[in-house]
Amino acid sequence: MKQLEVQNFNLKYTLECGQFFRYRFDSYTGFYYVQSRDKVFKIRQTNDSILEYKGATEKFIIDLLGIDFDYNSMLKCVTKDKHVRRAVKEFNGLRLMRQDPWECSVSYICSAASNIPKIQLNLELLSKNFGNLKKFDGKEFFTFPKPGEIDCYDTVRDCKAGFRSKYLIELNKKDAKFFSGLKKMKYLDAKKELMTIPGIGSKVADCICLFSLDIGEAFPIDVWIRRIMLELYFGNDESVKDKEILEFAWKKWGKYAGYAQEFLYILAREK
DNA sequence: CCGCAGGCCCCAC
DNA sequence: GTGGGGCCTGCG
Repeated sequence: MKQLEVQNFNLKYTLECGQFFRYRFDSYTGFYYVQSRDKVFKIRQTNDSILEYKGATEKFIIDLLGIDFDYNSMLKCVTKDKHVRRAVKEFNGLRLMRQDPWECSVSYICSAASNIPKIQLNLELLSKNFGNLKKFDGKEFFTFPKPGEIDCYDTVRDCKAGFRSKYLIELNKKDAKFFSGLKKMKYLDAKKELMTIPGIGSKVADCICLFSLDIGEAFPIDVWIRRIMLELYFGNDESVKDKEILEFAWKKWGKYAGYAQEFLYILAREK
């Protein structure tokens, strides 16, 4: 077992806030089994500053969990707002992860009109059907398929993807180059490019930008965020358009809008 | 007067 | 959530 010292990091908030789906918690040992790409490792937080892990390199974990992100600069910006400050007080240590863009795109296409347990099921079934068996710590896991490998419509249907199946088949036609290319693009270019794919609209594109492309100004607006933004900043005026909310967020939080979004999101969800 | 871009609503998927 | 059809508006 290896150890890693951290500050301003909370494993539970980071894994369970809704940005990421491929983890299972073992309540007996307190370990989370985390999967990304073809990797699987286990990790737990023993106190505020210590992570114990096995199965991956320190570098991989630091990158995936966003541990090397300059958290204090972000906090300095977003806590100027009293509502975000309140959320930070309660959920300090929540980090944005750096997921694989392809895997993240599959996840968020599955997220349309769905819920977390269902998305987790979809991803597990896709891995089981198109990925490879991988044993770790005496348990069975399946690696995530690569672009091009989710290539059978009927099988995708069997993964309970429903009407999203045809979108996944279309997404699967993009190659690894496409996804690495996205990482080099500016926010609006990446978002526009993503939105050419069927099944990816404004919200899903922003999720992919924020959770896998290191684009901090992305601000995904779902019903929860819309509701709390209207309540906190627009006097509950239902006529306000999402575009207006977006511009407000960019003006207020700039490149940290995505972090502000995450904090407001958990605030909205806990009510 | 007509044709089309753009916004909005609605509902199947 | 997204896409696409229907419908209305504004402008050339």
